[in-house]
Amino acid sequence: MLKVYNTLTRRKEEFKPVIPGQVSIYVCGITPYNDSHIGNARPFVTWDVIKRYFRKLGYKVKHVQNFTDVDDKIIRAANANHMTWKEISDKYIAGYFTVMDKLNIEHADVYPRVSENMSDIVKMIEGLVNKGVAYPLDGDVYFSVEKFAGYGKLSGRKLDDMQAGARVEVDSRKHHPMDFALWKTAKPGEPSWDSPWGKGRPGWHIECSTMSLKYLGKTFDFHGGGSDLIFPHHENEIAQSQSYCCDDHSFARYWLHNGFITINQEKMSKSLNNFFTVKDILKKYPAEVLRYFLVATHYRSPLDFSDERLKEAEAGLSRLSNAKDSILELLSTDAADSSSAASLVQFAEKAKQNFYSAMEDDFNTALALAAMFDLAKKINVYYQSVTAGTITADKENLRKVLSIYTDMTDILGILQTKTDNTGDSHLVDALMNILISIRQDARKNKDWATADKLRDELKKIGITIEDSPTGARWKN
RNA sequence: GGCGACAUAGCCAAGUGGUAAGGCAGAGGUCUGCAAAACCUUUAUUCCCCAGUUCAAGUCUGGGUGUCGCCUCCA
Repeated sequence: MLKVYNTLTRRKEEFKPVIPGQVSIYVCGITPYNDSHIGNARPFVTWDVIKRYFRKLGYKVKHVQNFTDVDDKIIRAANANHMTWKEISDKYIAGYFTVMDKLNIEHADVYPRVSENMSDIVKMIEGLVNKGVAYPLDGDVYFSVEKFAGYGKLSGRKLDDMQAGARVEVDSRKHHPMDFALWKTAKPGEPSWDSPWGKGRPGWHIECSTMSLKYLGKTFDFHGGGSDLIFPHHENEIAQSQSYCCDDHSFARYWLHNGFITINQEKMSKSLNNFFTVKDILKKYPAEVLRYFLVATHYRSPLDFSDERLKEAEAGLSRLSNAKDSILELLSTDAADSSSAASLVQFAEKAKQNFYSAMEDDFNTALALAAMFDLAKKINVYYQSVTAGTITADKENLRKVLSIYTDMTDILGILQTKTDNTGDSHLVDALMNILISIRQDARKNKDWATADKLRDELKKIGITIEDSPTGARWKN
């Protein structure tokens, strides 16, 4: 039974899809005005794992993720750089895909943009005005929070409590201080679109309501994003969407929110200027290490980022990678089948069960990884026995183990391919084989100077040689 | 001020009321020409503190302390 933690109920609940066999997901995407930082990457890696897992379970997944490409911050960035809002958003959307592709994040089915859904947004605002839950005001349109009885149900607040603590300057024209803008009238020099209230642009929250309803329908399974979106963004989305066309029980059924990435225990954010961009981190670490780092902690927990933690991630990932390489190495030998790996297959199946039941519990990737490490250990022991000559490699069963192993790594999206930043891997393999063979000859002749020189020089360009009783292998 | 989350070894981190997963780092050993990798052994009588419920609590309840987040743009 798959259980997910629903922010709306603050409990883990059994997942029941709206349509059997299908999963519909709306993830709040980015506002493209800046390079994505690692905090931005977290929800996307999280949802990528969730999607991969659902597909393994046999679900058909539909994933919609927006780009909020009309926004104050974009306009500001455009003015500062003498570019148009369109140039800014296109640039950073392209940048988003560049880094997220490196992180091995599969694409959503639809990436709707605010600028391309303007007429639907205007239509929805009109609908809200017609229903009397929103009101125009000098070219702006506001949503009236008092008209929505459930306001505050997602974030667990009451309107009265919020009033008491409000520090924001309140626009006294609004009917209620918490009323929020659906439409903002255009200021000179700003991009604007036609509407019944004059030229203007949408407020922050309406786009996600419009686009999720448009592409996923009135009721869909998951709505996700960072936990800072719970209030006001998702709270307001619920208010708008349920007022517009749905009843209390429709719109998104399960609200999932990931925890923050912190720096020195403090939230990483663009406004605090303590962020690391994905681009910069990828200059120092392979994308897979970053992905592993993100997946090694449960998605709802806060996650502190540091160089030290990335180094740990690198070491952990390489342990998993070594185990896989060991199987591949054994599979490439001429050893005869011997059924020596039969019990290893059994253990692998058990590990897979543990892995899946961990995922079943609110996508507990940290626990799922433990199952992988357990299996990696057994694989290493087996490999040890083969290289020691105690047993011969059992290729048929090893193929089964490999397939189970990669089934798990595929869900996490790690160890996808043998790291290959070098371009022509066949050529590199061939060259490495020659170098290793020269070195093996040198070792046979006890010519340690030559053997060590080869190893040291290769180390300098990032290639590690590992000797074993059966030969040597290399990795970069 | 209001609301919420969290507190588990040197570090990171799981944990469904039944006797503390896993990773990193450390120590000792096996292997090795030396390394690296790998393997084995080892590292929390105890889960922030104090009460309570229970045959049984890291897990539940109450109180306290500390940290973080949201209430303002934010993944």
